[in-house]
Amino acid sequence: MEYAFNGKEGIEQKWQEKWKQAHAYRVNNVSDKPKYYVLDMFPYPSGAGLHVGHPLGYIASDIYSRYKRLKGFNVLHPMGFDSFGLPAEQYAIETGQHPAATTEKNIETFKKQLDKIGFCYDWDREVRTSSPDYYKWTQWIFLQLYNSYFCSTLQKARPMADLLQQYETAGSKDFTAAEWNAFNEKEKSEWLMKRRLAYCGYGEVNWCEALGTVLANDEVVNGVSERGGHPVEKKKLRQWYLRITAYADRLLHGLTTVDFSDAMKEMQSNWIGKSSGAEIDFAIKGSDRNLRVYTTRPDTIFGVDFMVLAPELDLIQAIQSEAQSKAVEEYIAYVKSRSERERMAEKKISGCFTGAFAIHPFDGREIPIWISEYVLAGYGTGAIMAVPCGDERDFAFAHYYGIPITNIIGDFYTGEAANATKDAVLEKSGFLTGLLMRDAIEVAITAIEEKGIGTRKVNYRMRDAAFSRQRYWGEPFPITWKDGIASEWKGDLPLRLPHVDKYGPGPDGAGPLANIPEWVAQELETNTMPGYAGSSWYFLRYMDPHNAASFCDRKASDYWNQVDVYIGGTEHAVGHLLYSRMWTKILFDLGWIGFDEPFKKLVNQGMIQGSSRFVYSISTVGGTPPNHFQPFEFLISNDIIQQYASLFDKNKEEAVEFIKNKVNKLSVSRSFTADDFSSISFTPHRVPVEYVDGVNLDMAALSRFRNDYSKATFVVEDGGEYICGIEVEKMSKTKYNTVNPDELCEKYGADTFRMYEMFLGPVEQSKPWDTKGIEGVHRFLRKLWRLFNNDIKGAVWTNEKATDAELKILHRSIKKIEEDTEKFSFNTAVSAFMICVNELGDVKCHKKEVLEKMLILLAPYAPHIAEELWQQLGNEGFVIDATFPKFDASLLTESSKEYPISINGKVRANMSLSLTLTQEEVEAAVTANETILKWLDGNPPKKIIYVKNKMINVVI
RNA sequence: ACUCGAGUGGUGGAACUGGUAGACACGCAGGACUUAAAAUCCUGUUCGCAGCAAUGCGAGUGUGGGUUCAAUUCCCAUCUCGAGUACCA
Repeated sequence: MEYAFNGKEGIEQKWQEKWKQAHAYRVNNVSDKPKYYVLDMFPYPSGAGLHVGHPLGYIASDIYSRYKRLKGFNVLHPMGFDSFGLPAEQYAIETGQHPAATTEKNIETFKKQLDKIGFCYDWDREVRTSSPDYYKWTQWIFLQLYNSYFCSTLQKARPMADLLQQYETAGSKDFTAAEWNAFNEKEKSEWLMKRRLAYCGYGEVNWCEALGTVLANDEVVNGVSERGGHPVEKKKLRQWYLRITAYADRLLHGLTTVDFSDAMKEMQSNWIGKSSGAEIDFAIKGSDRNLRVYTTRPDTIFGVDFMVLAPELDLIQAIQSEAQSKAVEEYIAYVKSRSERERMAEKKISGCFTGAFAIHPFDGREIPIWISEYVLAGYGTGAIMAVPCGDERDFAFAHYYGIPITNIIGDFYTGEAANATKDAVLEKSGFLTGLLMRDAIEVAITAIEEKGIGTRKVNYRMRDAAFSRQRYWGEPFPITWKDGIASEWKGDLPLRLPHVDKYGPGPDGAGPLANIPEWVAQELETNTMPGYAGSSWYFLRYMDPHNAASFCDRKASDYWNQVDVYIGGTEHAVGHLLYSRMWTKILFDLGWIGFDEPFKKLVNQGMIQGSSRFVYSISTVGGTPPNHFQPFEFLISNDIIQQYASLFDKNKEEAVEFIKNKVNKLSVSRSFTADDFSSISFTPHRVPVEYVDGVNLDMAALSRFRNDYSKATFVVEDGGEYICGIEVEKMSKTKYNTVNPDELCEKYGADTFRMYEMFLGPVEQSKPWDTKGIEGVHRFLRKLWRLFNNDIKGAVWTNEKATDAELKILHRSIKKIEEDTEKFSFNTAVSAFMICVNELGDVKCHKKEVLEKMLILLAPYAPHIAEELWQQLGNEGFVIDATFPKFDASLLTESSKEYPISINGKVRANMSLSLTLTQEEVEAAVTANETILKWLDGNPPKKIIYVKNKMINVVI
């Protein structure tokens, strides 16, 4: 019998169907086994389908889930779709198809592709964020946030009702109870809005004109939108926000309780950006207003040489001098004229003196007040005290405008550049003189507080998250507006997204829902929620996916508890992961769930990049050179002859020489002259990777691919081959570098594909895809198959008793594979399988006793072949319900071993010694050995180092 | 610019807590079987030098130093690549 993995008769399809029919992967919420929750980051179902990069993490999690199940756990391993979001709507606008329809279609494609790889998902638990049964609860959770506030004394969320009661009976720091009760509805609603965890307010938002919506900070990269790369500008708009800043400290602290990579923790804590320091008030000369600045270095207060305000501050108008008012006005106008992108692209020093002076609180110096765009209005107080000797930016500014610099750190400051050290002893610093800077910080804050001119202050870089989108394809807010007062929608959830035929924006920057008369008539909120709303809690819904009475029954969430392993890419480091951590904390605070960190352990799989292949067209007539491609300078051809030269690894000179030697030998429509070569150039063109074997182009196939290649002449290497250029870049259809998993599954089988993806290298590592090595893994599976079956003779496995040697091979593999799987080192585990099968093949071991255990080890990695052979051995039930074999250490012990003996690290001989020796016994044996003593020339050894089970080194 | 992470054969990558670097696989070369091909199997494969040969000698984990009997692993400096942040006071 042959290893027939594919096709209708193939074992892979056969078992996939049987598993499905038998509901082999159904998971029950009631079990006497310990639970284990393995989660993938669910995909956004894009129209492009899967490429080989997507399944990497899914394969890893599938292997781990199956492994845990074999180890006796009740494993939850679900899958679903993040099906609300911008791209579906953009696609709808472009093609006129309804996003509901395209999303549905895309999901079907995704599921079909995923099923081919043989994952053990419990599809009965599938969730889709765009389904009303699901977003009903997204809306419900939103209302929980809307109806809660963050209590700063308890550091947790509490119902708004508690706050209201407090206001009514005791008032607050802003008003008395009596004042509160006298407020009208609108005033009350505004005060309450200031505390809600999901609140509506005016603020500067990232507005993307091309997409017609606002974006959260993490959706903006380098001043352009993450999706589509459209420019983003700041705009003041009414928006919904999540008060994530209230949770900053807990999000930071929570990081110490979870098992995330250090890099991930650092990314999150950098994003939160906690800094502690002080806010200090400076009096302003001739004004009754104060200037409040924020600094993390109050120890440098005697080094202040000027103050800088963000140009947006209102205070400027109040303090500027008559003489400077025109200059100030012009500068502010200039700043306003600059877009966010320009500001980022060219960071040049600019600013303007206001004519006003602040008074130093300790030495009474007059300090000039400047404005400059390098100070951000949104952070701290929007004003800083500038200490040029200690801060680079302040130094550059002072240098540029010729402001005199005070040195308070002695030799640490050279006059050439600022020095941000904390290790200097302060000079010329009044009562701080003589103190070490890091100690002076506390002393300064105390003095400031005692003097009543400032307070200790903690700041965060993180802003509240913009939570509304002016788009159609998202969850509607269950909120109505009347006379500018927001209130909860009175109907039963879900508030369904109405069907529309057009997705154009509504009036005045409102979303498409504003175009629907029935919607507007009900005074419903016309914004929708952002893509991350549904994905912030989906891991909870999997636990209890069909519950119509609750987002997730407390019993279910208590049972499944935290996600034990969460697998996904790093791209969600500061978005999704922070939001879902926040939502979990709120649901925990309100008592709906019993844990406040959603993910116990996070594994970040690397990205699989595409490896694009290039051909180069030759042109001898000038044009405009695109400058993005190295190492040649390319000109666009307007020559009619299409010639493509093999230029891999050649530099420009070599390439020209190559063409010179080759081109005139070809029968082309005209020959080249020396003149042509002076202006020769090459233009790269991506060609589909499937037409290239390694770097070798299949020229015939490419000629059939597109019309312009059919007339092409290929300038080839001496051997007749065309060598393509290579560049590693993102895998994408438009770059012709995608590799489809379906085709690989068809050609080699899902098992080969799964193992090969793992064999490529550590899951965490990013790497370009290369199909070349897949044969090796495939060969391994066929070798394994032949241990059971012979192509001609049929079954060859026997019931004979295994020898010690055979058991040793098996148990060494059990140990290695168990260890590797446990620590997600799947690539080395695959190697261990290969070694094991090679060794069993070498000793011609066909014994059931050994092979059966092998199959269980293999089942997580290559479930189809394992299942087939498992049944061939006559087993009842699926291999996934087997028990992971127990490693028997006693089988691996040896009574004695040849040890290399070295002197000062240099190996001299081997010596046979018992394995159970202790350090002392080894020393005795070595010093008693005459040969060794001879080497030592009678000198006693200084030290004898015995590295367990490896070697013995004698140091002299 | 700052903060992390990584640099190992022709290639992907192994190497426990410092302990015989290059496992496993690809590729390549040679061979067996075959009329032939495919498939399969065997041998070799870090580099240099010497030898008919088994083998021996030397170098070798980006570069330059250091600690150690012993360094891919630890320390210092430096270069290159990747990721994140980007005026956060």
